[in-house]
Amino acid sequence: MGRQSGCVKPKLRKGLWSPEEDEKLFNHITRFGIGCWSTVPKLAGLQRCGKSCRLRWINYLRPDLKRGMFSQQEEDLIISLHEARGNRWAQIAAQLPGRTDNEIKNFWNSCLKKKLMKKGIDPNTHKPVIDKEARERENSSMAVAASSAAMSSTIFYEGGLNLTEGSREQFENKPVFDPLLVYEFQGNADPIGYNSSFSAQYLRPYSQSYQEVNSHLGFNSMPNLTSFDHQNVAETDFSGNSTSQMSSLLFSEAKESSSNSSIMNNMMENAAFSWGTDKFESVFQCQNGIKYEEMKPSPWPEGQLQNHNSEYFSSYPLTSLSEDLARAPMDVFQ
DNA sequence: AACTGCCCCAACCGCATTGGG
DNA sequence: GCCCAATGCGGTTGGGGCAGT
Repeated sequence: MGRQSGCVKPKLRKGLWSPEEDEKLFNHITRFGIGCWSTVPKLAGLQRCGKSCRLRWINYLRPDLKRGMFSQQEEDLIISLHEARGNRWAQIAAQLPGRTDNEIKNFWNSCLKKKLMKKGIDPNTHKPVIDKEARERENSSMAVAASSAAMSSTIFYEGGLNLTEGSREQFENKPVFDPLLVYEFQGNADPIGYNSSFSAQYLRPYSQSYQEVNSHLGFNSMPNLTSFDHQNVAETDFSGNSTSQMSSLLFSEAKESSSNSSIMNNMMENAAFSWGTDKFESVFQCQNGIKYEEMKPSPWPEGQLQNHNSEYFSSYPLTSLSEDLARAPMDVFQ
């Protein structure tokens, strides 16, 4: 077997995270930023492994996460990206701001696969199932032919005779079914036709994000993961910037900011989080009380993207690879 | 009400990759 | 080049919720 998981040490907690643990982790990250995950549990006073902390932050605590159901546009984008890239969930997630690879993976496995199958599309090949069935029919008829030919040959050989020309041809010339060859990887530069997928509005505005986090991470009870802003997402205007432009802009700025962790540190300085509705805002403020987005000119048209917090959180060195991949043209993956 | 089966999804596990010494 | 720890990623699991009986 491979290397032991980072979570095998005795006395480490596993399973669902308690509100107290979330609070500790969130406080720690907002105060000190993301450094070495392996040291986070100790410094934050958690009985968890660093790996578990990292996952919790990425998949749940990050303030830039977009919760709630997937919009139709997101669905379509996921399907198209999956067709082009397969189960590269991290790469797919890089094209969907605010969504995690885990979330997309779960959504794919629980919903999209079934939807595609209902439509008669093979979720693995993204081709109509009818083709597959036809191939299977052909394959089975080939198998019958092959076995009958084999039987014939046995009989012939037992009788000391050669195969007849016809039966030999049938036996030898039938294509051998190879599922690996049947699978055709169907990428192209813009396989989706989604070059007009996202607008900057796709990201939640600051105020909404703030309210949601406040109301859902109050930690009197565990946060509600399913009742976030589906409506907002569904009503999003997708007619704006192209996906690639959007991603490029987002992630180039992300990289900029991630290369300068002092930005995050500034933002987070003195931002201890009490999990009360009145204190959470401190996370998004500098020590002088000015919201971060007020300090940095926005590259976006006014009102389109107010939530710099999200960007800076997401830019926070989480997945540099994803960032690079997000900037790369689609055909890199083919 | 109690039981069962199914579905969803948060979290874990194992492996690959990366980077520092 | 090798070793090892940290990190990232994709597959899998298991528990909670819910519908059906």
